[in-house]
Amino acid sequence: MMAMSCKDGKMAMDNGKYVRYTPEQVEALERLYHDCPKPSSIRRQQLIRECPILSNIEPKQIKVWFQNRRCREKQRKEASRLQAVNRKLTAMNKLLMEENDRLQKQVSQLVYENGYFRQHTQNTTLATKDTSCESVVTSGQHHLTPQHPPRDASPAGLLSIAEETLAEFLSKATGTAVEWVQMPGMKPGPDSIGIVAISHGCTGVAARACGLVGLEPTRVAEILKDRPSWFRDCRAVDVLNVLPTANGGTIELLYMQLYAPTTLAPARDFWLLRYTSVMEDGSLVVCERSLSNTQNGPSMPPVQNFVRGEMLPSGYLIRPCEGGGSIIHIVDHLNLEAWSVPEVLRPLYESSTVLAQKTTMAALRQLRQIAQEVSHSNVTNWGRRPAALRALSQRLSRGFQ
DNA sequence: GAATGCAGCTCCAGTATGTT
DNA sequence: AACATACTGGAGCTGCATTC
Repeated sequence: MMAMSCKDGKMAMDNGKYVRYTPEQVEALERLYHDCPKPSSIRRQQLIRECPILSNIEPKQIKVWFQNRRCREKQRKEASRLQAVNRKLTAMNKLLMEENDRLQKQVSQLVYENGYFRQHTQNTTLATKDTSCESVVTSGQHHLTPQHPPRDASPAGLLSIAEETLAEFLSKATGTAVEWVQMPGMKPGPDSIGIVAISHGCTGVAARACGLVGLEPTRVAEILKDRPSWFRDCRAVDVLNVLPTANGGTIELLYMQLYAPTTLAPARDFWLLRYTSVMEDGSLVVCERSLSNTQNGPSMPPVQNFVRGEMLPSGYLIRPCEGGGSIIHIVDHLNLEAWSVPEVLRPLYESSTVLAQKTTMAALRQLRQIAQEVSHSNVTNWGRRPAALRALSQRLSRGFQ
C-alpha cells in the first residue's frame, strides 16, 4: 500500500505519509549501491537520469535511501561480528567447564587419597611403634604405559605402534594420563586456554597447550601436520612408507636426522612415526612418535656430539567447534637421554622441560598466526571477490589517495 | 595574502512512524 | 517484532565574500 503523491511525475511524500519503493526500484538501488555505496550529489542526479525506473523518486529521497542503506550494512556487519564473538566465547566457556570438571575430579581424588594416607599413617604409627616398617606409598599420579620392547618395521608392527601411540597421545591430550601443572605467567585468555607442563612422575617432560582457530579441522590438520618448527634443524626428512589403516587414517613412516649446530642445542637422530587418524566424533589426530635406538630403524653408528633422545607420543587433537572453527590441543612430550653427553654438559640435558615448552610455545604461536591470517584474509582477500567489489575497492583506494 | 564569518552541503547517529 | 523510510541535530568540509 503506497501513500504518495506525484507532482511533476515525481514520487513525493504526501505530508509525511509513508512511501514504499517498488521491488524493481529497490533492486536497481541495490545494484547501484554495490557499485558505489557513497555516490556524490552529481552522481545521484546522473543515476536518476540514466535509470528510468528511479526517475519518479526525488533526489533527496535517493540521498536518504543511500544513507539508510549504509547504516543497515553497518548494523548487519556489527551483528555478524557480535555473533562470531559470542560463538567463540561459548566454545571457550565449554572448554573451561571441561577443565574445571576435570580439576574437580582430581581434587576429589586427592582429598580421598589424603584421608587414606592420613589414616594409614596413624595405623602404622600405632601398630609399629617399636618395629621397623616399610610402607609402600603410591602416588595418585597416573603413569604412562611402560616402554615396549622393540618391534620390527613391518606394516603390522607399525600399525601396532601407531595404535599405541594414538591411545597414549589421546590420554595426554584429554588430560587423563598425567597431572598437568599450570606454567607460571600463562593466564587463560582468548588466544590460549593455558599452557602447562608435567612436573614429575612420568617418562620425559611434556608441555601442553590449547587454542581456538577459525578453520575446519581438516584444513587445520593439513597446515599443522608439516609443523616446520619440528623440522627446523633436520638434515633430511624422507617418507619411507605410507600405510592405510582400518579407520581411514594413514601412517607415514619418516626418517629424520637432527644434529647439534652448537653444544647447547639438544640433538637427536631417530626414526619418526607419524600417525594421522579420523576419530569417531569427527575430530582429527595428528600425532608422532620417534623410534630411536631401542627400536628398529636404519642402523646409525654411534656419533659423538649427538644427544640421544626420544619423542614420546606428541601432536595435535583437532576437534570441530560448535558454530565453526576448531579447538586444538597441542602436546609435546620429549625425553632426551642425558647419559649420551659429556658429564660437564649433562645438566643442560637432564630435563627436556625447556625444549618441550619451547616446542609447544612455537606451535601455539603458529596457531595464533593462522587465526590472524584467517581473520585478515576475510578483509583483504579481494582477489577472489566479484569484479564489481574489486572495482569498488579500487575506487575507494583512489578516493583515499 | 591571511584570517574570519557564513551558507550550503554531506555524513552519521539517533529517532519517529508506517508496513509486513 | 523486525524492517524500511524519513526526519533531526550535531559535526565537518568547501566555496565565497568580507575584513584587516
